Amino acid sequence: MLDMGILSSSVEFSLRMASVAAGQRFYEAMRAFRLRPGQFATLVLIGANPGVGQRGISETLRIDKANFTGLLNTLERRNLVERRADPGDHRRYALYLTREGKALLRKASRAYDRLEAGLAKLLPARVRRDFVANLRLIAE
Amino acid sequence: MLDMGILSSSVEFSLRMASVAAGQRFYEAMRAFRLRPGQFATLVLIGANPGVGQRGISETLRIDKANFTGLLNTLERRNLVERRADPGDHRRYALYLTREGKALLRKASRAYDRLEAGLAKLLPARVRRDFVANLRLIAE
DNA sequence: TATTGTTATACTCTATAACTATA
DNA sequence: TATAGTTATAGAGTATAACAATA
Repeated sequence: MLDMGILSSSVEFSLRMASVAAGQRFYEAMRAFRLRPGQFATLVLIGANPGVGQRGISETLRIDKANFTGLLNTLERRNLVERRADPGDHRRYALYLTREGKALLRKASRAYDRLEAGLAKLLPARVRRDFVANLRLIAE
Repeated sequence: MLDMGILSSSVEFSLRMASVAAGQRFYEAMRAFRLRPGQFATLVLIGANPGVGQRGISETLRIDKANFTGLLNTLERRNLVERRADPGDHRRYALYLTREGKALLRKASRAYDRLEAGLAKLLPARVRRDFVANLRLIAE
């Protein structure tokens, strides 16, 4: 094993490594649904906020709006998401899950819950709740 | 604010968002040194383990060895790192920091310490130590 | 003027396979 | 046969700027 030097007690480095490890678990859990992290999060947010605009989601997920266009195109081509013209503001699209989108989200969410359970098992029981709260403090 | 649904209590999602936020702080702190996360971590590891091989570092950082070649080339072109032929094993390079590499690492490490202090300030004092330990449990 | 969303582009990161040379 | 490192390539993520349409 190498001497990790300054990295061994680093929040920034440990966050990055933990995020990579969790990301690998994500890809395994979601491979069956062909959903990447940003795509899954988008489905969750549209499902919980029907009619939301692209800006609302892209800012929440910190995805640049220019890059979010392509992400949504992919989901729309798969008939998971629908852009509807917003009658009250013609610059805006109101986003909705299609029936297939809802069905896929239901199944993917169950897989996601199992993924989360697997991650939680790595942590001492007494810190599980606070751990997420602390992560959110860093995420602003 | 949007309803985050299942994501609001998710370890995987919160890790990713926190890692993105910490990464942005990293880029600000390290812009002056033109070091990206993998490059800085590589300098730290070579500095703490002179003579280490590429495999040792790339596995520790979970960077594919194929991608690590280019990362090292960049550091070598900047005269920060030196590949020396290993007399005991001719397949292998032994890696060392150059004098410039050591000097840059010293300065960058101070900036990194400030970055870490800024992140630590976001966390309640009583959890700071355990927080990194918990991250390391997830990183395997 | 400001906002929503699109297009284009470039750069980085990651994943994979095939390769050389040495052990 | 296995290991250390290289080359080539493609996919995905991210950052920036310019743009059209609408408010």
